[in-house]
Amino acid sequence: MNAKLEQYRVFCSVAEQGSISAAARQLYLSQSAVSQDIRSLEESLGTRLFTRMPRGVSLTSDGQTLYDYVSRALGLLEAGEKQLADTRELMTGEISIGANDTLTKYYLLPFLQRYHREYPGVRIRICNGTSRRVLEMLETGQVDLAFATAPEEGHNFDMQPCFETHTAFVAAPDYDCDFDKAYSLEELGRFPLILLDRTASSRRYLEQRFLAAGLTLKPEIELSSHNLLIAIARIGLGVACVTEEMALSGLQRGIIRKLRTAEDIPARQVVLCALRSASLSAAAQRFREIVVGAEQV
Amino acid sequence: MNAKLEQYRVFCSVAEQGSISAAARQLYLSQSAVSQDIRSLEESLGTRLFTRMPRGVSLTSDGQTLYDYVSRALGLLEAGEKQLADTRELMTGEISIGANDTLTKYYLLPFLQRYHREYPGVRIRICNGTSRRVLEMLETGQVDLAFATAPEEGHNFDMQPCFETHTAFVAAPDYDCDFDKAYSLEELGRFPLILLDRTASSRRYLEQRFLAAGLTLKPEIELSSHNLLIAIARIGLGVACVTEEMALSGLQRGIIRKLRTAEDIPARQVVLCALRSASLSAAAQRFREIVVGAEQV
DNA sequence: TCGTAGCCATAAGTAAAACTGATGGGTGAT
DNA sequence: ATCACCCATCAGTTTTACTTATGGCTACGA
Repeated sequence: MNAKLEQYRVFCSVAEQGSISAAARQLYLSQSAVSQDIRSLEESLGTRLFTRMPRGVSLTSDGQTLYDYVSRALGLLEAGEKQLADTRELMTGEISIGANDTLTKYYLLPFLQRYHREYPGVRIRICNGTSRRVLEMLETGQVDLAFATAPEEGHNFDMQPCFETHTAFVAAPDYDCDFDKAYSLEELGRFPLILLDRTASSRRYLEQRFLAAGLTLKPEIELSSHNLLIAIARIGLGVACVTEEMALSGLQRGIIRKLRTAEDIPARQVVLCALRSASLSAAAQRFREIVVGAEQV
Repeated sequence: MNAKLEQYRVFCSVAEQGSISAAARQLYLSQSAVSQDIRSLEESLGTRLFTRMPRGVSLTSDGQTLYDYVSRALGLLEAGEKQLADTRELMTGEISIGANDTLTKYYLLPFLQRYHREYPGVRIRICNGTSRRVLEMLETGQVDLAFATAPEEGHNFDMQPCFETHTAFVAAPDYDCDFDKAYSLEELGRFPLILLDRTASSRRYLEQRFLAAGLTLKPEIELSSHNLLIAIARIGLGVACVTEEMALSGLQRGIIRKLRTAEDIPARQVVLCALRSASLSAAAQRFREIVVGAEQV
């Protein structure tokens, strides 16, 4: 019982060829080796598997029984190996990416499109959530990659800078303010502010900046979507604090306008995080290459 | 690609144990060996199968994919080995026996009954046919064992003598003949003879005997079943040539009576034939043992 | 009829693994 | 901090798988 698995491969070949010599040629082994393998297999199974004929060998009924099992088993193993190969060559597989809605829409979309066009066999799963939530998902293995604004405390993530985001204050072009004046943070704080809610990392970042300047932040309106910030600012309800890169289209079309700021608000890094580069799936690795490659051009 | 099959067994154990050390203990190998096996497997498949954790290892998604295949494959192999073991222990399997109707009824039946009682898991197939036909079936592998009257030309069968059959001439007790007289073949030939048809080996044997004595055989009635020989003789239609052993019950009950013969008609051997003893299935071997053992007592 | 060519089995020697034992690094638990 | 447990690595040895060579056998063709 419990034969050497390696011998099953030989067994199958012999059964299919109907000849020990032929199997040996197919396996690039000596006839002797195959003969010994079969004998050893027969001994360990305690039964004759082939009847030796002058013109080759043929399966006994025990051999036939065994072959029915073994050929299926080897088929399964081959299929498994093939699937791994396909996965490695991105013919199949899956990649799950965590990012917040805004990043997905304004930054990730073209990459997703391009990736899908190049590797249509790979299923893409997007998990939306705040930066914090997305990093949690990365830690628990729910996503392969996560886009987030760089966390201060150096998590043991593998981080790859992608691009910078700039904080900007915008208002409707006819809003009652001086677009030529450089406002201080304190002055900005006096406007009716339209902000993202407290779960958003950009909101928390802003509060940090204000706190550092000895100010507190009292928003007029709190929203959960970056889209809405602009929509509300546009109809003149106040000054919205947005991520400039993601408001570009609104700014260019002139539906909102940027206020100048006296203090420089440092840019924030958006990074692509992985748990560990080494254990990334081929699909995830390739995705990261595409994103990073695009940034470095 | 095409990893060493042996390593799959190790892989499975590690996957199930979630630990290289634990797998090593289970497989009675050193931790080092298992570690190397896994590494080698990973290399030959070109992918990471486990993520190494401080408290053991866990499958990567590739590893999980592979495991799904491998565990099923190993299960199949195990099932195959188990079936062979069962067959060897006669828990399952099949045996096919060739014999003519008469032999089956008068000789084989008790063996079949006993065999089936001892090994109810083994299916028994009986193929009826003349001795000649049955030996053909043996040659082409349609039956494992065949009962036949010993063929003159030494086929390359493996033959085991079972018992002797004696040719006897019988008639109804009130038939118009002298039961005390020893008839010569020639005299017997003048009776209206009731014989089996020409395909039966006992008929051919009888013709040989007559031919050897320079006589020809002209049967009054030809039948295809030994049963009918007696039935017809019993109602006084003539003298039937039967196999004595198979007419015993009729003789003992006195419904037919045996004529004495002047010449001795040599007994004929019934033999149990196999293609080759070596390649007999366990089920067939056991059956032969039972039959031969019973004869030798 | 007799080689002859093909098949398989066996033996002995060699090349190639598989495996061990020791060692070191790393991470949680006590 | 120390210990206990895990995995990786290295070097050395045992084990095995494999090869070459040989012999027996059977069927086939000259």
